[in-house]
Amino acid sequence: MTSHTPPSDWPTDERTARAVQDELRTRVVLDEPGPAPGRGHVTGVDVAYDDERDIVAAAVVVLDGATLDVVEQATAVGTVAFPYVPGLLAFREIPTVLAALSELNSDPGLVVCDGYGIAHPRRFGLASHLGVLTGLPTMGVAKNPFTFSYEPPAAPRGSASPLLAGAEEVGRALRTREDVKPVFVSVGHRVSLANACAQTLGLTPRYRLPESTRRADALCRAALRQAVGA
DNA sequence: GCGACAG
DNA sequence: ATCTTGTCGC
Repeated sequence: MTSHTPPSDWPTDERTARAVQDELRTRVVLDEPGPAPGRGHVTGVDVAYDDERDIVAAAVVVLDGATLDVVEQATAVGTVAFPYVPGLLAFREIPTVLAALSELNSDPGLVVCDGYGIAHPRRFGLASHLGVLTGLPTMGVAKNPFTFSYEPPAAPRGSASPLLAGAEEVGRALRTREDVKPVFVSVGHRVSLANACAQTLGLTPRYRLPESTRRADALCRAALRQAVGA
């Protein structure tokens, strides 16, 4: 695992963070289908916090897209760079995620984030932000509808319904397990919504959440425990 | 102005 | 996100 400190020019106030979003949001690429499901690599990303000590641990886990076996993984710990502000989550998580990604020797392939892509108040959530900064295809799979609305998808696995911001479809509520609460999929960067949903189904042969995020979640928690001592 | 709000 | 025991189910 590696340690790092946020870049000296990283935003520390909301005003600056919003200005950075406005500059980067124009670089999101939405006209590429992205990597096909079941092939290449898929990389899960997640972070865990210790608010007491202001510590954040990030984990990236590269999976074989066909077998879902772990190909490589890395972690990084650092100091929290930004407070939690809905709409500005990326500023809190990305520095440590980038540090972990830089430790990888493998091609990350498609990056799957725990949160949103363009389904965001300003259409520039965590996944899109990470995609623009790295150039990698990214998507988001969130556990909650955030500020958006949706009609419950039909009961069978694979059923979906639009995730709406007014009349605009910003993502999709996708049922990954029969009769279980759907996950909320959105495009991050260089991936289509249809492909993002197909990828999500390929990553959920057994549980509601993608294997990539389950793996990353377990790893960042372990890294945090080790960093703090427990 | 007030409340809601990914992780 | 995080604080947390037992418990129902595959």
